[in-house]
Amino acid sequence: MTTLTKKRPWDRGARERLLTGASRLFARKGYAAATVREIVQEAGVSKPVLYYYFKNKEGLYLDLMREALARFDALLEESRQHQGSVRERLILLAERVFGLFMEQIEVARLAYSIYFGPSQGAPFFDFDALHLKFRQVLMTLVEEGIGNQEIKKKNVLDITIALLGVINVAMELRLGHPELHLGKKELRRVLHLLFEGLAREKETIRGKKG
Amino acid sequence: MTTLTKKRPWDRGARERLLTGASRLFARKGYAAATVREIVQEAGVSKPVLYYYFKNKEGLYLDLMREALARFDALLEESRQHQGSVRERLILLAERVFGLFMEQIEVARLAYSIYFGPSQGAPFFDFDALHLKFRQVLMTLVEEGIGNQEIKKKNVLDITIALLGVINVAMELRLGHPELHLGKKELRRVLHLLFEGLAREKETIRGKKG
DNA sequence: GTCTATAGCTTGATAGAC
DNA sequence: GTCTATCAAGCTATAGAC
Repeated sequence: MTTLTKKRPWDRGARERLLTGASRLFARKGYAAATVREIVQEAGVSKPVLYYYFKNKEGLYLDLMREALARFDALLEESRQHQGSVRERLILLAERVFGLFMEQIEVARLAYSIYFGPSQGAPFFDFDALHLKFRQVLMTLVEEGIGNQEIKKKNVLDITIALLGVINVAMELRLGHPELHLGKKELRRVLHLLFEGLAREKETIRGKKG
Repeated sequence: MTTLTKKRPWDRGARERLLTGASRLFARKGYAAATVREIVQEAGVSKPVLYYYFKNKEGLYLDLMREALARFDALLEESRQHQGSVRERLILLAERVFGLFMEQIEVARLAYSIYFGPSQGAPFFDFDALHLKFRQVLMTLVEEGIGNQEIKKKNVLDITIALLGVINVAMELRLGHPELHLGKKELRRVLHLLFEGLAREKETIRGKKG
């Protein structure tokens, strides 16, 4: 019986260590530059163990991405049930996305660089579908806010893109500038700033300028 | 004379073709995954030609980055002499940066992915200094705008980050979504949106809403 | 300045023992 | 399931001819 319990198809020990070791190395050196040798060494296993749990280096990468981005997808689904004003829900969603990003920052860094940058020799992975879904969720909220009269009756896509920009910049600051952090609190503050606008409200009275 | 003119220390033909060929391949596959073989083939030269003009693969990469980012630096310097309101100068700067980005999108894609993502085995290049300088230029403009009363008296860094976010998202859309472009015109529109704010001004006078 | 040919590594992946 | 030992393929970089 003891040998049977060990026969789980998904051994948490070695497999899990390979995944975290790989994400650490992929995040530091990139997909192509991180060698199989380094990965197994980082995980504390030998090479054939990798080929036992995964088809090959590409399979390891794909499993890593699948499992990480499934959490992002779950977060988006879950967000549909949030309550409150549109502004509150937008900010909450942004915070959650940012929080998940921080939890898996290593996988996020790799995904980010492959999605926006070169493929690095990695096999195709459909990041776009999820990014699109995220944008769709944002856009639906914006549309609701316009119906609500919470949000100005402007181009929906422009508004969505502005929101996306603020969320993205919070993540990018983490990726590129360890010294200048935006925390959730600061992200919230910048989002409020976006809602309120940068300009002093003076021109509204001055008439036809804008 | 014909043979003498060819003896310039920097032959535009082969060297230039190597640079553009390399940037194309680096942008598509990444630094580590793009092999020297492919690069010389793309440039239509043989391997030793690369080692004649550059120290090695790393040297080619460094020269490529240096020459591209020098143009960005020149743009920032030049921007100090712009005239007009702060808002106009901010938008003009954003447009120019975006324009330069589009002109060199291949180098930009590689720089972007290495700066925010893994090193890909490439030698160190100080992207951070230039990014910081860009942020500094933005911040100085924001401070002037606050003094001007063009911009609200809020946290200067928050405002700078919001601006950076909108500029960045325009570039990211180009990198990740060939189908959903932001042109200069749309970027300008989103920046105005950021100045005006997303929220409806409930407390303003009804006369403006025509 | 540009070629052909190749040296000298490192890579991803596997065979076979246990 | 995990190891040691090993392989063929692909890599960067250079030597030497012209």
